[in-house]
Amino acid sequence: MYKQAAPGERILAAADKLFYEQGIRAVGVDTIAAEAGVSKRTLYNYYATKDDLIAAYLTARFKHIAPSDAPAREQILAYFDRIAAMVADGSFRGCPFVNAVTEIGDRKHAAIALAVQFKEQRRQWYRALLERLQVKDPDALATQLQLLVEGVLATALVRGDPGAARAARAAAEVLIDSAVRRNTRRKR
Amino acid sequence: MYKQAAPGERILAAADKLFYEQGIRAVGVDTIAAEAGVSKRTLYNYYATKDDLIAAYLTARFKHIAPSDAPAREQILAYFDRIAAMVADGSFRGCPFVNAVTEIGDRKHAAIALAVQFKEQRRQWYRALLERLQVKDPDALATQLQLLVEGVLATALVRGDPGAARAARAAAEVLIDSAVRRNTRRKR
DNA sequence: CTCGAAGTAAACAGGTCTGTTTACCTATGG
DNA sequence: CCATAGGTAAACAGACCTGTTTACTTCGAG
Repeated sequence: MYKQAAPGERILAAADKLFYEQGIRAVGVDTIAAEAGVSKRTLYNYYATKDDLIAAYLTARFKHIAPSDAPAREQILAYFDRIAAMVADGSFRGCPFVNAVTEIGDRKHAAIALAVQFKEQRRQWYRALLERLQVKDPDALATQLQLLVEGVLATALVRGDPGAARAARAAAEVLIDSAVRRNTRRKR
Repeated sequence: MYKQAAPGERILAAADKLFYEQGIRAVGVDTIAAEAGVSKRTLYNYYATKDDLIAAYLTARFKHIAPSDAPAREQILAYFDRIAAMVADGSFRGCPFVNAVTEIGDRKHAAIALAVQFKEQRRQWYRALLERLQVKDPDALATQLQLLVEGVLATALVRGDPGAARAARAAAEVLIDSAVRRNTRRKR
């Protein structure tokens, strides 16, 4: 009863690879079907339209960060290191969600809502960790940390250089420490 | 001798509008020619290929920031306000250079080099101002401020909300002040 | 053994894309 | 006055896009 991965999964894997590497608009469904080793008819059996496939691609990319008991500050800074590693290995092509928003004109496309949700979900991850650190305004700082991450992703896409991630990590340290100190030292 | 703007300029203006609003891949040359009120033949007389037109579009967007004698800190923070205003007026669609890199697969396309140059030029603008502020490491801080800006542009593209620009401005203040203090107070 | 589900390959329909070509139309300077 | 530069409109070539259809194959369950 050996069987390679189900067609649906192979199609999704092929779409993920090609959409991410080359862009959503740059890749046609024929190419995806060929990459998946599947006929176009089968592809359309699993995904009624290309838009459905795009939505499935982003939904599959919508991962939560594994919760951890490590110190909050460490977790946040380690996230910058993870991004640095992603950039360093060469196949980095920016944030798939941001790229999708760039490539898709229609604001009503399901992909846009997914992108907004994804970014908010990440922001809440920072916020929860920052609350444990007792910083002054966890919500505002969460937004700021995410701006740094977003900046790294865009900059790395353009420059292809992981140095930005290190700079962002340093900036994050300053922002966090500043918010911690401001809260513990004085009360104003 | 009245004459509306020269065809070349009208074509470029139409390309700028359509490329920025809808994306480079989403807009065809027919649409641009129609928007410019020009025949396709004329368009191809001025720009031999669509890629040439894309390069011209980005070259025209490659503006320097007007130099000013205002205090350096103020100039930097005011830049965040300018971005907030751009986002607020609704027609904001992200950074044209980053968008071009996202949409163009080929790393050898002239647009990629333009994008890299543009980002570096902006970074140098920060660096020059930060040198006047005598901060500890102007180059590193310039990178960090630019990460914040880049983050705002990406976030505003996804969320369509200018709140990110305010958060970035606040973060920039913390980073700058921290770097100034660290330099003037102690020497370590 | 046979039926049906699920797959393949390949052609097709109808659009759109970039870029070229054809034939015609002005306007202006010498 | 008229040649010519520079414009228009429209068709065309050839490629590629999404999505459909047709005809054929494979395979496992009852």
